[in-house]
Amino acid sequence: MSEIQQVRKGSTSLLILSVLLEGPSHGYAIMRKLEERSNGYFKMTAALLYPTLHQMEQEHLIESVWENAVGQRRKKIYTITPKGKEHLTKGNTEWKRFFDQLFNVMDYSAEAKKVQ
Amino acid sequence: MSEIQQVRKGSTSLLILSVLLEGPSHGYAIMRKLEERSNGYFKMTAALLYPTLHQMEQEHLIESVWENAVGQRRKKIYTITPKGKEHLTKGNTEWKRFFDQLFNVMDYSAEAKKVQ
DNA sequence: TGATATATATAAGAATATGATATATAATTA
DNA sequence: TAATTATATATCATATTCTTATATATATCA
Repeated sequence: MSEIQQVRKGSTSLLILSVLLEGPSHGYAIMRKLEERSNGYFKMTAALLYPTLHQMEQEHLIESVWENAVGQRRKKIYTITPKGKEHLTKGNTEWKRFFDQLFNVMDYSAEAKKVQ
Repeated sequence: MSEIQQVRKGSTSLLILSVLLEGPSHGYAIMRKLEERSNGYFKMTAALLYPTLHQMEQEHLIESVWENAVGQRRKKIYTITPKGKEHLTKGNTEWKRFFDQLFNVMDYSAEAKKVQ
C-alpha cells in the first residue's frame, strides 16, 4: 500500500460528518461531494462508504430515513445527530494536534540534519 | 478504537525515518526519542515498533548492524538508506497535501453551516 | 535481593481500507 | 430501440496496520 493510502485511514467518518454538517444527504451524493470539494483528491469508494455509514449509524453519529420519490431511485437520507456534531468538533481538534506534532518531529529532524 | 488512534495509522514509518535522518539509532532509542520530541504525544510501543522496523528493512528504507559492546545489552543499529530519504521527502509532501485537503473540506462545511 | 530501565521480539485479535462483485433504475447516446 | 452511462445501495474476501499480552534477557539502583 502506498503511504498516502495508509494516511487516509481513519479520516472517513470525519469527512462524512463534514458533508452532513451542511445538511442531510444520501450515500452516493456524499461520495460525489467529497470528490468535488477536494478537486478529486478524496476518491471515496462504495465499498468503504456504505459499511462506514452503517457503523456510524450504529454509533448514533448519524440517522437515516428512506426516501421513495416517484420516478427516482430510492435513497437513504442521512442526517448528522448532536452526538455526530460533537464527534466532528473533537475530531477536528485532534487531527490538528496530530499534524502539529507530526510536523514538529519531522521539522526537528530536518533542521538537525541541516546543521550537520 | 478512538479517532486519534485511527489517525495515527500509517505515520509510524515516517516518524521512524525522521529520527534516523539525524543519525543511526536502535529500536529502543528511536521509541524514546519520538516520545521525547513530541512531549509524550507519540507513545510508540515495542509491538508496533519492531515489526515496522523489520518491514522497513525488507523494503530497503533502512539498514541494520548488530552492536555488541561489552557491559551493554546488544543493540541493532539502524541507518536510513538513500531510498529511505526519498521516501521521507515524498511522505512529508503527501502528508501536507492530505492535511490541506482534509481541512479544505472541513472548513468548507463549517463555513456553509455558518451561512445557514 | 527486588525493582526498574534497557533491549528485542512474536502471537492473537481488532479495526480499517481495497478490489471485486452483485443488484437495479434513470437518463443519455448511438 | 438498443446499448451505455450515471445513479444508488450493498456485501465478500483479502490486505494492512495497530493493540494487548506475553516472552526473554541484561544493567543499574535502592
